[in-house]
Parts: sequence; C-alpha cells; structure tokens
Amino acid sequence: MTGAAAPRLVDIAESAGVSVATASRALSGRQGVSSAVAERVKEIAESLGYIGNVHARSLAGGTSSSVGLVIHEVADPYFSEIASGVMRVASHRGLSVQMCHSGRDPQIELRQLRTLIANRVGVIVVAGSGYLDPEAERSIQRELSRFTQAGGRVVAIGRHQHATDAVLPANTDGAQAVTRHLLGLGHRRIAVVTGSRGLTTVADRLAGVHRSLDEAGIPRTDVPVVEAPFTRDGGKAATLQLLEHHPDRTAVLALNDDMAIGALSVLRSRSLRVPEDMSVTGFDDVPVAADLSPSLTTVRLPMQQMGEKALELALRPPTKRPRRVVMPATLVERDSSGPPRRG
Amino acid sequence: MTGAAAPRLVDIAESAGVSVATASRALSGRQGVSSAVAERVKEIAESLGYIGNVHARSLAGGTSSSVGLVIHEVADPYFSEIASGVMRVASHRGLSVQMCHSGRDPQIELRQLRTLIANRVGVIVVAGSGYLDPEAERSIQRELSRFTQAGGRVVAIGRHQHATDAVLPANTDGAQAVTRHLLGLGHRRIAVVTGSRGLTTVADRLAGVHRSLDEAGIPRTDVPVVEAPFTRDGGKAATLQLLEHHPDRTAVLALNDDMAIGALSVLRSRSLRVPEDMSVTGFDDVPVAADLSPSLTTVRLPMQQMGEKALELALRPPTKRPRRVVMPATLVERDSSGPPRRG
DNA sequence: CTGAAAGCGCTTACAG
DNA sequence: CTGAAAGCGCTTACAG
Repeated sequence: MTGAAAPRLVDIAESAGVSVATASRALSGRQGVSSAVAERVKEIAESLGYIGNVHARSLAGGTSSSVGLVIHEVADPYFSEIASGVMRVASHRGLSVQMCHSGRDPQIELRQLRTLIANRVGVIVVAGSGYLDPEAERSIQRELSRFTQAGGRVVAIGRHQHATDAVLPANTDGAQAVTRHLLGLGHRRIAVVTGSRGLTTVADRLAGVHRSLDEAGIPRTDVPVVEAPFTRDGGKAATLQLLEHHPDRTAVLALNDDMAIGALSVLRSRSLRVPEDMSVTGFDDVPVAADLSPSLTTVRLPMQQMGEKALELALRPPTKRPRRVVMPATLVERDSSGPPRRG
Repeated sequence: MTGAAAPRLVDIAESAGVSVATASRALSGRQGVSSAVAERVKEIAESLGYIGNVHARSLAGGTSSSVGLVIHEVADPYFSEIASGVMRVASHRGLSVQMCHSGRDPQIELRQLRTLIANRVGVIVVAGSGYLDPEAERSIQRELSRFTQAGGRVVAIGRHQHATDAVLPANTDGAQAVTRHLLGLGHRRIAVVTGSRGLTTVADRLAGVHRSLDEAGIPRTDVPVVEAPFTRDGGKAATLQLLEHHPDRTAVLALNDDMAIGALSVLRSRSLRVPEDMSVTGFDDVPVAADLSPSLTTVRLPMQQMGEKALELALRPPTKRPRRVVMPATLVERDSSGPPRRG
C-alpha cells in the first residue's frame, strides 16, 4: 500500500468507463450527465476515496473556495471570537478559511495579504484596528485594491479608512457611554488605560471618551491617558504606572477587556477593593468578562456576529459604493464599577 | 485600471525579455540564473506587483506550503492557544494555515479532513480529544492513513489512539496530581465535573482521578461524576446539579478550566465562598485562570508549546514508528482550593 | 448526453 | 546560464 498515490479524476473516469469531462460533470453535480452515469461515477469515486484536487480545480475553473482571514492574534479572545463567527459562516457555505496573524504590525500584515493573494483566496476579511500611519495604510490599501480589481472581495472589520465594505463596531459611541457611566457614578478623577495610540481603534475610543468629557464640561487634560500594549500584561503595566503617578484616581477606564483584566489583577495584588477603592471598566465584553470577580463593567461588541456579518457581506455581490455595517456597542453594567470613594 | 488581471509569470518573463523557465528560477531563488538576470527579473516582478499563483505552483511542483489545523472551536481558549502556537511556527517557516472546526463531532471532523486533503495541505495537525467510539475513530484513521500514504504528514495533539506522531499532554498524571492535592488538603467529599465521557481526554483525566483515589484507599463510588458539555455553561449546569444532588460536597474537581469557571460563577451567585465553603479546581491553565478571583488552582498544560511542537514534529521527516512527545502537566496551586469546611 | 481538446499558471527535466 | 516543451489535475467551451 505504500506510496499509493491519491486517485485522480482520470482514474475515476477510467474505472467508470467515461471521459474525464463526464466524470467532472458527474462529481460536480452539474447538468449534462444522465443520472444513471452520474450515480455510477459518484459511487466509484466514493469507493476509491477520491478527493478532488482543489489546486487543479481552482486553476482550471478560475474559482476559489477559500477565504483569507487576517487577525492580530488568535489567542486574543477578541479575535478568536471574530474568527469563530467567520468560521461558522464559512463552514455553512463550504468554504475553507486560511488564517494569518498580523501582530498589529503593518509590515507583517502586508506580507500576509500578499500570501493570501498568492493563494488565490476569493475573499479577504481583515480584522483589527487600522493604523494611523498613512504610509502603512497606503501600501495596505494598494494591495487590497489590486486584489479587488482582480475580482477579489474584501471586507474590513473595525477599520474604516479603507475603501472596502466594512463592519464597524460603534467604538466612539461605546466609549462615550462607558465614560458617561463613570461620570454618572460621580467619578471625576478618571484615568484611561489604553493600547497604542497608533491604532485607529484606540483613536476612535479615545474620541468617545473625550466627547463625553466635553459634554460634561470636564477638561480633557484632567484625564491622564496611560499607553501600554493592548494586552493583559499591558494593562498591568499601565495600572502600576497609574498607581504611582496618579494615586488619586478613582476609576480606571480601560480601552479593552484584556487591559481591564490586567488592571483588576494589579489592584487585587495591591489589596485595593473594586469598586470601593477603584472602579474598573473594560471594552469588548469578551466571554470571561461576566465571570470575573468582580464581574466586569464593559462595552459589549457582538464579536462573533461581526465575523459572521463580515463574511456574509463579502459573499454578496459588491456595490458601487462600499457598504458600512455599524454594529452596536452597548454598555454592560456589572460589579466592577460603583460610586467613587469619598476623599 | 478596472479588471486589470493579476500579472502572471509569463508577463514578468516577457517584460524582462527572458523565458518563463528563467523567470521561474530567478524568482524562486534557484541556481542556474546569472545574478544579473535574476536581479532584473526580481525588480520587474516587484514593480509589477507580481504574486505567484500558489495553485499553479503546487500543481506543477507537487509541493505544498500549507498546513491544515483541525480544532474543536477557535473561541475555546484551549484551542486558540494551541492554534497560536501552530501559527507561530507556520509563520516562521513561511507556511499558510488552514483552520477547521470539528465541533467535537467525528462526522464533521471527517469532512474537514477530506477538505484539507482536497486542498492538498502537506501537513495536518489534529488537536483535541479523540473519541471512544471505535467506529468513528476507524474512519478517521482510515482517512489519515490514506493521506500519510500519499506523502502527507499528520500530527495529533492530545489523542493517542492514532498511528501518527503525537503530542500528548500528561492528562492522567495531571489529574492524579490535582486529586492528590485536594485529598492532601483534607477533602473527602469531592465531586468531579466533566465533559462527555465519550472523549478520550475525559477518560484519561478520569483515570488519573481514580488512580489517586485508589492510592488513598477511597472507593471510586464515593466521588460522583457529573457530566455536561465541556464548556463554561456546561460547568454551570453540572455545578447546579451537583449542589442539588450532592449538597455535602466540599470540592469541585472540574476536568477543564472552562467548566471550573462556570462552577465559580454558580458558587458566587449562590453566595458560597471559594475556597472556604467549596474548593474548585480546573485543568489546562488557560490564560485567564490566574486572573480570576479567586485565582484558579489548576493543572497547567503548555498549550502554545503543544501547538508549536506539533508542527515542528510534522516538519521533520517521518520515522518508522510514530513519535510521541509527552508534555508535562503541572499542578498550579492558587487561591480557589483550601482545606474543607468543618462538618 | 458525451467526448476530444484546449487551457489555467506554474515547475522541471531535457537539450543546448 | 538559458529556453522549448511536457506535464501537474482539473474545467469548460466546442462539437457531435
């Protein structure tokens, strides 16, 4: 049995006593074959364990049955939720998903895009923040346009600066809502803990914070913004820094849940009670947020749906003007936020 | 610019005034081209934005640059950690990763395997528990063997019943250790909360629990086993059931972290203190386990490394007898376990 | 309904 | 070092 090459279409055809053309039609379920012949071909294919070569098919047919998915990092729950949504729709439609990490690095992202194009995916879903660096965005846009012009479909999740269909979480509204929530509880000495300001997601969320501050007549400069990696460890680092340089704060407004979780962990190790000594809020509502102790007040983004919606959009015929689907960001009040301590 | 088809190798060749053979050699960095010519071809390719067609290349060259990854579900942190490890190595080696969900359903898994084979991946990494159902395992094994015989490489993660290279977490040892830990704290009225017993992972972990029980001379029947989905919600359901039918328990030994998180959440909502009223332990040590409150006592599996190791193994030439790499499972004592309450 | 043939875009012996 | 040609395994007009 060793080295038994996989059976090819020609083997099936031969075995069935028909031409490859007929065998091809039979197996693809296309018309133009008598059902008797089709039946026989299918049976033979089945019994021989025939599995068509996607490369040959795609080369000959000019079709593609795979979608490329670019995310920052799959171990980050925000992205794994999105990926899960994409996978679900792909699976329903019989599409394969090729996944790449961008690592939030525009250079790497560019390379990944080119790889996907080389693999002739029919669709590319790019998830994750865009970059404020115009140079970086330009080269990405260039690659995407080329792909689109060659007939590919692109949908972005969470980035609005490209001329592609996009699924956009209401980042600014969400951040405004959570800021309002803290202000409403009576907090005035708030600090923002965030990922790199070079990310458009951060810029958008920060804009929501500022909008709410402006609304309440609070000078933006009253709210320090501590920047660190957009991760749990980043949240720890930022919170540590915060505690040192701004010991008077009563609330930490983290711009994603990961950082909020890091903040909670630091506060716990410092024996600071949440929310009595310090309120903490997140953003995204990753699955674990509700199960933390205290459960995390955050802004819910329908991540799985965002992934599903993105692929669905990509599978629809393109329109003249890019479509934008805005996904709601809803405040979820839980136990990590409360009135500020006196003093 | 509309409809501008992607440039092909022949376009590059023409533009450079060489044959496609030469262009091919130049771009692939193979020998047999003067460096001057190679340089020129590369420049032209670059300027025209040439991206080779992987399908054509793979069809002509018989090579594959992609690896298939089968996991239960990417939104499950155990699997997203593994996936992350696989992605890292793939990225270093210039390989693409095609990801599929099995949903812990052998039928779906089989279909996904066939899809990967159709896509002519060179490597398949199957992560996640095997199935106790021999019929299911047989068809999976059949498909994998066929793939291997055709020159493909397969590595399994966490399943030992296949004749393939495998990366195996020390499930039994880990479960034995955590059971011993609870017994050592003085617990005698323990309950196990677990996913389906049809999964070999569950069977293996349960075996570790029993080994420890036997060791301590405690009848296995003293420890009820509550079965539910291997998820957070499953953990909630199982714990609810437990509280009702076995109200005397002092420790919940969950066979994965997800279920343990569900258990913590139910106990919190019932105002039961952990670990004073009830100890809780998990298994896997997903990233959030350390950040829970109380932090979760669990068994650490090096999930990312398991993913890395699996792909590395697959990329090495096969050996006569399948390789088995056992990954250590280490007890991590945190705050969710303590001595039992009196009574 | 069925088949012979061209062609998808590459790579790789085989000559020179 | 370079090129003409065969071939990878399919699909799809084009004839019949």
